[in-house]
Amino acid sequence: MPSEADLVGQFDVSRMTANRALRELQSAGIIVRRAGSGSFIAEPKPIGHMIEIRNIAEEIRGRGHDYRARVIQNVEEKASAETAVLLEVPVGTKIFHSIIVHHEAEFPIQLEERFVLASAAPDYGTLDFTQLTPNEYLTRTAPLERVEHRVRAEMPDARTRGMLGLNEGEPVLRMTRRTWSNGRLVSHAWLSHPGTRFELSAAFSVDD
Amino acid sequence: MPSEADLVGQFDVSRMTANRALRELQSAGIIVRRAGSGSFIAEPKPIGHMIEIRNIAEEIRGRGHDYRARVIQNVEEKASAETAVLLEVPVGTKIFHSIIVHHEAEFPIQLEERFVLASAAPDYGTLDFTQLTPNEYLTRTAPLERVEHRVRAEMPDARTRGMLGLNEGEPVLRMTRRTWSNGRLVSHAWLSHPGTRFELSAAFSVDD
DNA sequence: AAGTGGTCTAGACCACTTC
DNA sequence: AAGTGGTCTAGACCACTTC
Repeated sequence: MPSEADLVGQFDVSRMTANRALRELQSAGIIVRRAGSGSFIAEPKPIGHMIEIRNIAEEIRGRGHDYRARVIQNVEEKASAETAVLLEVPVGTKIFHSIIVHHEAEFPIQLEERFVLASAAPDYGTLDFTQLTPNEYLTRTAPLERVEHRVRAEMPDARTRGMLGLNEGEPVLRMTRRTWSNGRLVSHAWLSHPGTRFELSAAFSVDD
Repeated sequence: MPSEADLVGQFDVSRMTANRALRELQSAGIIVRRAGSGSFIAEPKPIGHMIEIRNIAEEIRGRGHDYRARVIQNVEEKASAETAVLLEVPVGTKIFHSIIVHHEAEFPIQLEERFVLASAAPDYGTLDFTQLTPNEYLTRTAPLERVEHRVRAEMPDARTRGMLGLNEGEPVLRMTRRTWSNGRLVSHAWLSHPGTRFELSAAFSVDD
């Protein structure tokens, strides 16, 4: 970033004004300032709370376990009557439809079925999701604007039970996760977890 | 609050310094400033997000439905080996143990089993929880400092299934909610919901 | 030695609120 | 008319980093 002195020269303002501008960018978490060194673009900030669960790969590795993804499919489709509703687009809109099973060590921990607006992420269909999660990719490609989560307990259907290696009668914690970018709903995902092997958690402090 | 000019006189600083101090209090949400009028202590801020689900009674009424609570028990106990672990206290510590079923219209929507540190809420045992939820009471009595949630999908035991009026094979969404006040863990609650009749939701925007 | 942010000062003009 | 916050200026001294 330009230094305070640079800004003074460039915009013909006093140093206090430049200082205040940079100080406010800092307090907004957009830049980092180091005395004696300079001002720099900040590392992207975590969005916080429940969203920390977004990157399943990092979460698993953070627990010291191997992470592995099995890509069941990643295809381009035209939105059907059902999927058009999910993404709030007209029937026939180009979308990607991926199904991935995420593993912690040898255990399936999340079944991810995701619908993505193709115009918002044109190369989604060509990606190798064993190397990077859809969420990581989307976070980079489409600046995250809004996220919505819904969570419920369900009995899995036979396909889900098979892919997650569940016993008969074992429930799943199913999260529906929708993300918006540039004013558009760009992704709708169902994330199903074995109820007994997975917990969502969130903690917050009142900081005043 | 003192005005900028007051602070200049009182602390022998320049106006810019007083201005910065008040501006920072404002951006921290502690005061509100009105040009031409003055600076004032801010209204307490909402804690936000997932915490909005805390008051089940208001949530149900907000949906236009009747709210009703059935108090199964509310007794004083000495912490057993099991409950002592939950509240992180020595065995034998005085605690309250309440069980309440919350209803939306005629349907049970939440089974709340709660353990409360008696020394933090001495009159908990005498309260009428058909009129006010434990959470409302605790929020008023013990200033909330930290909250932790964990959520999982489970198959209910027979007692839970009975109290929630569930069919065989129907899972529950069980939240474990712990709250801290004045540096102590004061409450441990299990909140069980019919998986098919209840969804947790949380949305957040990136606001920059 | 030159550059950086951290902090503070003493002054100014302004639109607005309050009485 | 007096008081309030909003904003800006031109200058200063400092500890620290960078080279």
